[in-house]
Amino acid sequence: MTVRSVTKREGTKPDKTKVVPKAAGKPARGRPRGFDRNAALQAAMQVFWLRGYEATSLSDLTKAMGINAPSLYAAFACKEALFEEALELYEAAEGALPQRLLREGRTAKEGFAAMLRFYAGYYVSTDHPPGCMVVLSAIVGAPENKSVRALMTRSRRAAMEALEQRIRRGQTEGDVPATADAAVMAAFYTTLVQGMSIQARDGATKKQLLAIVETAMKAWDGMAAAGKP
Amino acid sequence: MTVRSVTKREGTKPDKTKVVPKAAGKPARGRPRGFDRNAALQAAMQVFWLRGYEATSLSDLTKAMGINAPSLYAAFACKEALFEEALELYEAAEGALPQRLLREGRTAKEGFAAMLRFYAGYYVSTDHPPGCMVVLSAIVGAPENKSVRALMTRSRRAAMEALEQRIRRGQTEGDVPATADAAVMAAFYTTLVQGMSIQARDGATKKQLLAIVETAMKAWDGMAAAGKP
DNA sequence: TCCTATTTGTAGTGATCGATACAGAAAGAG
DNA sequence: CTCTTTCTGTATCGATCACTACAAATAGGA
Repeated sequence: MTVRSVTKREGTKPDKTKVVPKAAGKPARGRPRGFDRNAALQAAMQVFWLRGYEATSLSDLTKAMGINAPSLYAAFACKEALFEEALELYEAAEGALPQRLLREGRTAKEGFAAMLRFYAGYYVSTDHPPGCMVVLSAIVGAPENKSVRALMTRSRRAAMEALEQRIRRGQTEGDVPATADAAVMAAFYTTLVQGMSIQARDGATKKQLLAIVETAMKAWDGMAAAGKP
Repeated sequence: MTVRSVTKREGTKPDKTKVVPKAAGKPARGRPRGFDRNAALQAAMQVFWLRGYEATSLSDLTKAMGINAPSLYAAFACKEALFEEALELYEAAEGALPQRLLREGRTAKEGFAAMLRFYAGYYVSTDHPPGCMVVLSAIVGAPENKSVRALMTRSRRAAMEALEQRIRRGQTEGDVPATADAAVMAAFYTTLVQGMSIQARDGATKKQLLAIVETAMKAWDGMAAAGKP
């Protein structure tokens, strides 16, 4: 029984939540795939980044990826699973550098400054859509896509958690006062960075974003010294 | 010639960009409207606020407004014009109090603090969707709705401009140093407030948002003293 | 009363949505 | 070679999209 009486748009998704990863060594069995899966995923990521999840249609995706719908579904299961993979690619590829800057700063403060200054340029770069995909591509939307928004919320929370951990590291290493409230500091800078994505979409320049960043960094010492309530 | 060969979804909008406002005194000519236009607009605003422009369908709207599609089109011309009116209602109704707090603060700093503290509670209030409609409801989307996003960008820019003007007023009134960079300060607090809408959607509490606000306000004096480059 | 003007609910319009059925093509396994 | 497996393009699927044609309903003006 494969009858589907429910609607397609609000109903159950295809039962494959993820496509089986290829065992890279073996050349597989049937007809080989006629396109580069990674390149197609990269193209999909760019479209999702630019338009957001819901406003990106399957025909937008197939056009950008250079394939037809059946190939997309064979390789990525469904639109939501494709978005999920695109998000993972984004985090791995686009998140690597800012994460490294944060980690490798001599102090927590220097790590934050380097990361924030990077974002100021990165968010307005013309090499890709403005702002951060994680912040912009699924903030609001239809109830049936709640799971996609929850995915993004989790990603944003993880990013904030990473900031908090960097501050805590600074506390153990002695460059941040032990009395500083790491959670509040992380929330403050996270909120600012997320706002910078909106600013980037509104046409802010690198110079303007940098001025915001420098302003926020000037608040560091006072914040760090303030301590918990 | 009224032929429409182009598609409906990407093509020309109905030619009425705005519906003629009723002369309130005269009881009009034909059959009277059977619903409260203001109440319907209020309901539409809530749905747009919650889901965003594109993810809100006409059937979502008619259901929330308690009317049928032809009544909606007779009263509001089209989806985009309805959104435009909903935005105006939002700015007038929801923006009045924070604007007043900003304006009536004894100093610019006090005005900012009162406004930001208000937002901390307002953005997580359960009386309405979390966060700010202007920030959230049309950030990304399809190319054919570019004009809607431009509308929101204009509104956000106007809000930032209002912050900048309040700082300049503080400079003329003497409570903000003349050397302070009003544009950068306005951009900084605007960016933070916009980020707070994301935080509110991610489930932040009033307490957490307040901590972010107090952190940002602690940076005021240093910022105001810093001056332009 | 009849005419005109406007709103109402019903029932659609063509287009696009996400997702698939199907048959032919292209590979390895036997 | 044949059999099996997988991918390919074509051509859809039913549902929903924003929007509207149409006639009944309801008001004022004559």
